[in-house]
Amino acid sequence: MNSRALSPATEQGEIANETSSTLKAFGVLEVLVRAGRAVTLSELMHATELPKPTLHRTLALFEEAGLLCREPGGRAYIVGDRLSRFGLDVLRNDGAATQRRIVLRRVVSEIGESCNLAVLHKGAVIYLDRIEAAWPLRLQIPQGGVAMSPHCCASGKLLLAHLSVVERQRLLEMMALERFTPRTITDRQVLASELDRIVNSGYAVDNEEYVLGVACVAVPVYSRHGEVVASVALQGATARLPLMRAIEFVPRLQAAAVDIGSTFG
Amino acid sequence: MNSRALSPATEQGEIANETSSTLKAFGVLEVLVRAGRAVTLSELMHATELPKPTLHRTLALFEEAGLLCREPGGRAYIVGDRLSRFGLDVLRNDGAATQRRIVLRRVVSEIGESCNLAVLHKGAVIYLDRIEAAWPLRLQIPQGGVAMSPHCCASGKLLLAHLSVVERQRLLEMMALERFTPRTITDRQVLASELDRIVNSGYAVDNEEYVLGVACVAVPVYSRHGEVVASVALQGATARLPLMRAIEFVPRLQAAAVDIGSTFG
DNA sequence: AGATTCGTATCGTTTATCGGAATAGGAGTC
DNA sequence: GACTCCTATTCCGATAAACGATACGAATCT
Repeated sequence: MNSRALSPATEQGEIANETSSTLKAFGVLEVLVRAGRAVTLSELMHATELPKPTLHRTLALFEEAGLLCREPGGRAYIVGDRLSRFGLDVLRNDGAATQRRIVLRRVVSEIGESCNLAVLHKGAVIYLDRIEAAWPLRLQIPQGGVAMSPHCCASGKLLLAHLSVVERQRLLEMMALERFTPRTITDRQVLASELDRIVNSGYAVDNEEYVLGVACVAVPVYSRHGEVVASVALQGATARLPLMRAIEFVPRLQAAAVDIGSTFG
Repeated sequence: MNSRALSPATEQGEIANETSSTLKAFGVLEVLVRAGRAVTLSELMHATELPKPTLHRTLALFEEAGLLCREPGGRAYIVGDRLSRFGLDVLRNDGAATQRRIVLRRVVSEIGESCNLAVLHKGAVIYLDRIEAAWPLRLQIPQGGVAMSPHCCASGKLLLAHLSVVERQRLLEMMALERFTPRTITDRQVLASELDRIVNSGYAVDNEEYVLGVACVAVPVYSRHGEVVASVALQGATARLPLMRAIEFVPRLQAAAVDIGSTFG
């Protein structure tokens, strides 16, 4: 076995004891997805305790459907395009999303500026939700699955900062640091130290790095297991809300982040 | 019906035509999750075109398993805790896919045309990932496990070209060389020599062989063991990017292919 | 109250699923 | 190269799970 063993979805033998083929298959997906890396047939055999042919059939089915695919050059299975999209849709639309929206809306009405909830998906910032303040001047931001580069917004930098060391390193090396304003960080060294600063201070800012006249402040959302899974950010026109005043709202954002964090697995 | 109608996961009747109960069930989940609100059984009936008892059984199964639950005070189904957690795990699972996507995205932003990453699976081209350039005129290509014939696209011909001699021969013989445009290669002899040319030159082109007005250039991605396991391709409207100019980007694509190759086991 | 729609239960039929066993494929060793 | 060991894939007959027409109950509308 390569590294650490996989853990089954629920308990030992749980998946194999399931009578429904559909639930067995779903259990396989759960194990695979929790692994966080490419997984071979025999690894899944140990984790699920399902017979070899059954697993093989199930995996072939999912591969055919585009839910899974094979690691090129290898035999191991990884998450496919369709499953990846499904995961995103779940997060956007589950019942908890309603609760999150309520929390967000409350913050917006208290602060009077737009807020958003974002995650990192395939190296890009995706907005799970977004509440606009009732101001005529608004920033139109790509919404609904449209990705945004992480290096130039508060949410993106915050989420980058809380990745594992290796993940962060890899992304930093490969990312294109496109310039949007004179203040956009386009130097990898500068960005790296900015990320360190973010981890220490507990929040990230965007000082007109994406659009001139717009500043943001972002704080982390922790899951129950203490991992950073999302970010809550406040964003406003500097004419109304200078960055310095926006930072004063950090405690309020953190309180909202706690509420939102409790809605994640 | 309450508000707007639901859209099925892929196309009309797609879910109902699926033979596997597992995939049918998954299709139901996809529809439900995309709805973004509580969904009733009869709404799902319309969206999925599945018989009522089948749906009822499927939903009851998922409810029992904790993947779905009922809207409090109503009968409509919403995402359950277990599915919600699953969605989060999918998002975290990114890993290698993230890096590949970043490399692709960077190329797209530099060149300004769409790029994709493809592999050959069971004699068909499967797109692992695909980044669209920000142009209004786009080619909508089947994604997520939907297969495409290799004889008429740059990625396909490139991957064919780098198969072992016997494999290539076998596929060439059994493949149907369907014609899509006047330029589609439909002659086995012509295709065979084209493949030889591709191996020698190190890249493949699609000169409007699948869609008129769209040209592609593809280069190989090598695994650590020196085998061609995938292809990176650039594809653009010839009105913007004539084939001759697209070929000038081959070195850039090759650089991206090296980066992507390093992410494969 | 009657009509209508929607959700749940029943049950004989069918067909996909199951998994042991045999086969093919690959990596490593000598 | 011949051998071994381990993993992935294919085969196939028995079985059980999925299927869906029909019927029934429950809720909502008029």
